[in-house]
Amino acid sequence: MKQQTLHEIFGNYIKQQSIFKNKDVLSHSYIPDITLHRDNQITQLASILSPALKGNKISNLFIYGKTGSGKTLVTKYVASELEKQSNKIKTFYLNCKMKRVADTEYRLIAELSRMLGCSIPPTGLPTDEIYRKFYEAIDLEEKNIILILDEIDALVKKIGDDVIYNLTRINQELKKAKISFIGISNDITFTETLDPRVRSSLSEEEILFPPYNATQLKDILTQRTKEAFAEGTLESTVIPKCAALAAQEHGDARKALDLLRLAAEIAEREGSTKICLDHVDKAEDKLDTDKTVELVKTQPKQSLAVLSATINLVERGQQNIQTGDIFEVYQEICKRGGLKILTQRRISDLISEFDMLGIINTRVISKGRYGRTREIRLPLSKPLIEKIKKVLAENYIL
DNA sequence: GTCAATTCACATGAAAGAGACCACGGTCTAGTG
DNA sequence: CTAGACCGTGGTCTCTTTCATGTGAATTGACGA
Repeated sequence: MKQQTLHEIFGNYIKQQSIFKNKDVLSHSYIPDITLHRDNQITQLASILSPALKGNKISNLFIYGKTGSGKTLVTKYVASELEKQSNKIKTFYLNCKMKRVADTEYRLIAELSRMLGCSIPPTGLPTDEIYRKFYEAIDLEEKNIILILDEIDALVKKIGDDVIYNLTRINQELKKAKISFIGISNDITFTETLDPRVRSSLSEEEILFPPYNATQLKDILTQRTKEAFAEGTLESTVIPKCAALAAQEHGDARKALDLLRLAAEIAEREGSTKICLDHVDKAEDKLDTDKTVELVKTQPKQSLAVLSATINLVERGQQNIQTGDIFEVYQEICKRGGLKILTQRRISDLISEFDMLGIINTRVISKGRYGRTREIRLPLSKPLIEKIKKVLAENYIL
């Protein structure tokens, strides 16, 4: 019986004509031939990088703009075109936000060295040894190396700006090669937090990527849908809707593409041959939920206990939840679950981590005579909370 | 009524410890010719 | 003689604790009008 239905599902799937013509076009990593509405930035970037073609060192460059504004796309594109022009130019791209790649100074340098082709053990060597190997690897040939550090703000937040300072000074030690940096950040205020020395050497040039507006997003989506979908699968209102939703969120092209892809997937799963508004709504819902649930799943037990305490308090209907309240409930949860109880200091950090992840909202408030604390709110919808509770239950914390 | 001092309940920072992981070099051991 | 197992040393990484310092407005209490 069960096998019968499975058979049907697979059978139907094969029979069904796919909505997608080429799904990859909608993925983040896809680089289209023509990047729309970024001519200005491409020209700027190209003119800053072009001295490399004559073997000169280019200025270090700092690029900023919100997520999904095309920074990475444009930079990668221009870099690869540049590389094609001259074999003396090598560009490397590193996303600093990737876990286990740039968590520490050691790992960052080790990863960079690996890109340059030397093999570095994941741990066990002194850091200055790694630096030495890194220098050697760079200076092997007479090359102009351009290092693109994406999400550089995450890097600095984790390990401080010393590394950047060290990196920008490498050139003085190099005999043959030259190295330049392109830092990409979506935090516009980021450079202000840097050490002035680092700031001046890192951002000799700057390029700003403004967010896309709804019309521009529409163009981008239209461009991609031509390749991604078979003709006539889109209802005419779908693209404007996706564009509008993404434009609300600081013009995030990535989100627009995600929405469209997910809407199409949902439509396909429902057996529909057309993508309509309803699918977009569902996609938006799912996009938010999935992101949060996945995030929660990756959290360690202690953090889950803290989250559980928060949900517990919210469901009891308590107003103005404070760090102290959470700590009390958390202790109970630990006792029941046989978990080690961490100090309030640590819990305070865990709470602010959740805040950064956007799972909870916190605000530091001073209540005068009655102290200073964080006021914590849970901005999640009921169904989402239920899903999170399921995750907690799976981890035996509830 | 005004104004400075006090006070609370944490926030935030810095340093340091514990326990995990890993590389490396030296030593030991068993197997081979 | 040699390959592989094993061990000690020295390094990093992550999570955590401990200790110290900071913070901002409600409250308090002294003071003067």
